[in-house]
Amino acid sequence: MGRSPCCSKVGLRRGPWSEKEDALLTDYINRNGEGQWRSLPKNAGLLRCGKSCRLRWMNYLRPGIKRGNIGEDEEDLIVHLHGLLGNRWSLIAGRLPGRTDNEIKNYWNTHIVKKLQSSGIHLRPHSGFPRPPLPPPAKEPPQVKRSKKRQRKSPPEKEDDEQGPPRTVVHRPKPIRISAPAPSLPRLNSWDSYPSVGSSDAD
DNA sequence: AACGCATCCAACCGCGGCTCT
DNA sequence: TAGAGCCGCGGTTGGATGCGT
Repeated sequence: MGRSPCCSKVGLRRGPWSEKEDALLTDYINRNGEGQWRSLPKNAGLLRCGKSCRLRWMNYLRPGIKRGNIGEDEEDLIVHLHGLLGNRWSLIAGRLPGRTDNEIKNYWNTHIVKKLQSSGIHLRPHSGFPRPPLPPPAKEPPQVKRSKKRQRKSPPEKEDDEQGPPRTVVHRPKPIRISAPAPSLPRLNSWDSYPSVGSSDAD
């Protein structure tokens, strides 16, 4: 079936996005809207594949994106939803306004898995979760307010002139973790969603 | 102060599903 | 109905940063 060979095309940039590329992509989408990812890079003047553009937009440039600072309430919600949906990160993300599937997936793999395991909760393989008929997603409309793009310590902006090696240096800022939970998210006993081996009332 | 290890996250890759012709 | 193409998703990887020795 239709595999998109776009990312394997030679001549396309890969690796970290520069400020200029972000600006091009944002400007283009603001003017023309999302979609047509395959033709978007060409129309926007980007030497990227459509997939890369889409990923960048969805995970970073899209208005309303929240970065880092996943609070306990959000974490509980993720755990709860994961218990219901399994590794349906996009569905989980759809119920967490401002969060992306990639971020949730990363957070799950780095933080929550450890926490669950240390609590004596054995995670089954993702496929082990039953897949219930998917409830209609909350359909968070993309907020219009522009989220400040993550500031890089040393933005790789000077690569405008395509001199770049395939994998350039990624400068990323330290994520700022705040403990203030999202105000509107109810506290859940999400850990109970998991079939516990010992005690499901971990915290 | 330097080195090595562990952690974390941005981005890539490949596949499946949906839509159009 | 079948084939082709695109989009979206989930898993994995690469590499920077932080921390401990």
